[in-house]
Amino acid sequence: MGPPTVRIEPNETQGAGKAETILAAAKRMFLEHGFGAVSMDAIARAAGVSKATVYAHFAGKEELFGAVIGRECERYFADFSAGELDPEDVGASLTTLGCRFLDLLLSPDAIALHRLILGEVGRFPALGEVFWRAGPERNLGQIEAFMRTAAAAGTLRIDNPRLAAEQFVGLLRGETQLRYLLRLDSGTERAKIDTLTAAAVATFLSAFKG
Amino acid sequence: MGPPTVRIEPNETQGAGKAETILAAAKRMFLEHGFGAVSMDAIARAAGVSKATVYAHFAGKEELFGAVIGRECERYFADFSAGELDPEDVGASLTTLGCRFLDLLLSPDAIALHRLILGEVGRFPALGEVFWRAGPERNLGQIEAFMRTAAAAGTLRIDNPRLAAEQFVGLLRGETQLRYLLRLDSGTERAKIDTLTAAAVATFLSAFKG
DNA sequence: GTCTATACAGTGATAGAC
DNA sequence: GTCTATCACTGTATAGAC
Repeated sequence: MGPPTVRIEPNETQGAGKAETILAAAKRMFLEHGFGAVSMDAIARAAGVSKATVYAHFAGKEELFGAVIGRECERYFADFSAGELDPEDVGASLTTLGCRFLDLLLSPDAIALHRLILGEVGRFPALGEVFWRAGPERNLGQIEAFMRTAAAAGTLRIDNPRLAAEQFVGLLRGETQLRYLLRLDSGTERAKIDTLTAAAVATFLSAFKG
Repeated sequence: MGPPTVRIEPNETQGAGKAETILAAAKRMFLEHGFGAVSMDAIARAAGVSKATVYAHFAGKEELFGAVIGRECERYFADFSAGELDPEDVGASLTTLGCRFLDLLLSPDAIALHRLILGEVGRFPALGEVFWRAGPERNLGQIEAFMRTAAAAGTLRIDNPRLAAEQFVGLLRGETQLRYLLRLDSGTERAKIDTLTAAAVATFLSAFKG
């Protein structure tokens, strides 16, 4: 009576549920303490399962780590939709893009993820490529696409849309992200994000307005 | 016959020499593999001394780590002298500042140091403050000072010198440093640095030229 | 698949001879 | 101060019962 090609596991709490629980616990631990400082024992305890169960689902600590990171990277820019941008109103569009970018970039999860990846990319070189493509590259592509349409519409004087996108991102970031990564600052209040974005947009428009 | 207040140790090869050797070995190991992945045993072996000797000079792994980082941070911007900048020729001055900044920022040592600090600042919060003051803050202050003099000379239209300095640094950095940190790019050839700097200077001047 | 119990390697740190 | 040898401890991984 069920669908012929797809089988629904009757007890998802026991099968995939455990793996899910382990992944969630591992994510929390890794993001909070880093790779080296977290033991498989601690992950098992945090997930409420035995150590042997963890090893039943993941071949080892490194594989578990990779699974967590890959997952987070995918989630990273999932909610970005470039629909509501207007090439005619570049100020509003850049402000929208900027606020969204900074809101994500400075979020506690993103900061923790950056710390984790940058700290471990020396030991796991593949991490860099995975993260770049899932996060920064995708974001840069969306901003570049807007630069291109604005240049075509004549509302911005841009020769190199890719470079312009990178410079806009640079203006937005400044040293702010570094201060967050170094734990010298925190918080994503709307007023702060708006101020940072406004300054970047003003300078960018002053340089590229047609 | 010697100076009355200062005593020179006769055998600096035995006393401070060993500590120096240990610090050098620890620096190399930490920068290459990170804090968690390096054991005191490995450091002792790399320095050519016994583990007990390491503990005779440094109370523990964390103290040794702190000593290495503090040392590198100090070395970081030691050679920066803001003497040869000319407020009348802002293009040349910004180019000089930009090249020097990128040359340091993208150097293998600086990249490795960034990875190390960002990866461990979660576990050693004091690291963030120490690094910020020794490196980025000092650099930012020098650039800000130039912005102020150029604004006073009327060669740049700048309201907020600090913000302008931070935006200039942001334009220089773009996503380049991130790609280096993620191991997607490397190398500090003069041509590359010059191109990156020229793009940043052009956009900055386009926005702030008086 | 899941658990308890355990083997094993490697870690940070120390004691005692020289 | 420096070394050799060793300590206690933790984390990885597996065996065997259920």
